[in-house]
Amino acid sequence: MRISFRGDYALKAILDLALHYNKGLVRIQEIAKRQDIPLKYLEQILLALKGAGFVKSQRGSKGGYYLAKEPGTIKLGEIVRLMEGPVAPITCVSKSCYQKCNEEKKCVFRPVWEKVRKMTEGVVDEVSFEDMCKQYNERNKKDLQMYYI
Amino acid sequence: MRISFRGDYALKAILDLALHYNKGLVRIQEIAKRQDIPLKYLEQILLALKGAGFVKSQRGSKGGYYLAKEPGTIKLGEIVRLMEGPVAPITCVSKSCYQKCNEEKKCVFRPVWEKVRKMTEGVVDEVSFEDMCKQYNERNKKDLQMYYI
DNA sequence: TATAACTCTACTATTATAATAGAGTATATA
DNA sequence: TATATACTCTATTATAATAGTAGAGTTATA
Repeated sequence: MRISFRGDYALKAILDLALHYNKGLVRIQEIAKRQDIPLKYLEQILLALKGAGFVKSQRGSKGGYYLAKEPGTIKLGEIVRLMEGPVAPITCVSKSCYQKCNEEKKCVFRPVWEKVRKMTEGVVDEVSFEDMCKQYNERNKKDLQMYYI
Repeated sequence: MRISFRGDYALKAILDLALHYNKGLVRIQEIAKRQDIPLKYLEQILLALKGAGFVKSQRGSKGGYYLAKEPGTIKLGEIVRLMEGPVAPITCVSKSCYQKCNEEKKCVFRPVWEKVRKMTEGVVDEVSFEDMCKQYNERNKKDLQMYYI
């Protein structure tokens, strides 16, 4: 698994929307500014996220984006798979994007990649955006405390 | 971590040489044929592996390649890093290829990538080519048994 | 000295990434 | 109803990585 800008931006955008969950619409501009993402690139990313059902939008004046599901129900792995492709290090051990290899039974590396895939999945499919929001809020709380001491 | 053809070929080439460890020189052609790798591409890969000290070679007639170290001392991770770059899913948590991110302290995803990196390292830096050879021989033994029953 | 085999550099085709650009569409509100 | 605002959609581009291919050069052995 490798996280490129595309995936990184998508995760940040979802996080931003998760932090505003049930607090109304968020404009692309705001997300772009807060998360430091090129506006026009973010547009495309949000359209992809919308197509996959993670976010919804309202057009026109006073429009914007909002999260389509509860933050607790969206796992990092889902966004990673959508934006970056399979979590597996090589397609011969991928569940979502499996490609057969003729030497599958003989290949001694396969069990190693399988292990890596399972461990990676164990991480990214467990962590939700609710967890990320909690983390975020906890850090901000700490920052605030430090600031007021 | 993502394994491309380059890395996959390199791992197979090292395995091939590990299986011939202390059994003389192996010609590029042989490796290419046995492991099904394009000859001229394999040449370049072997030169890279040679440059990094994993293999040695002898030129001229009767020449060939051989493993420079004991198979038990070469871990998969070393080859992966040489051919594919950092094992980390994103450079901000990479040890070998660290790139600073301005939002490092704030970033809530960082601990997740850190976890993935550590787990991946835990796998690829533990497994050696001696392990792979044992695996290989065990499978071949089984195949032979099945064949003779 | 001929041959076999490694060495080195250059070139190419294809694809992915990371954008940028601009015209089009929908909606709230004055 | 007009207008401003904000999402939508398609096209284009620059750069880099990947996966090779090609061929001339060098070295060791018989």
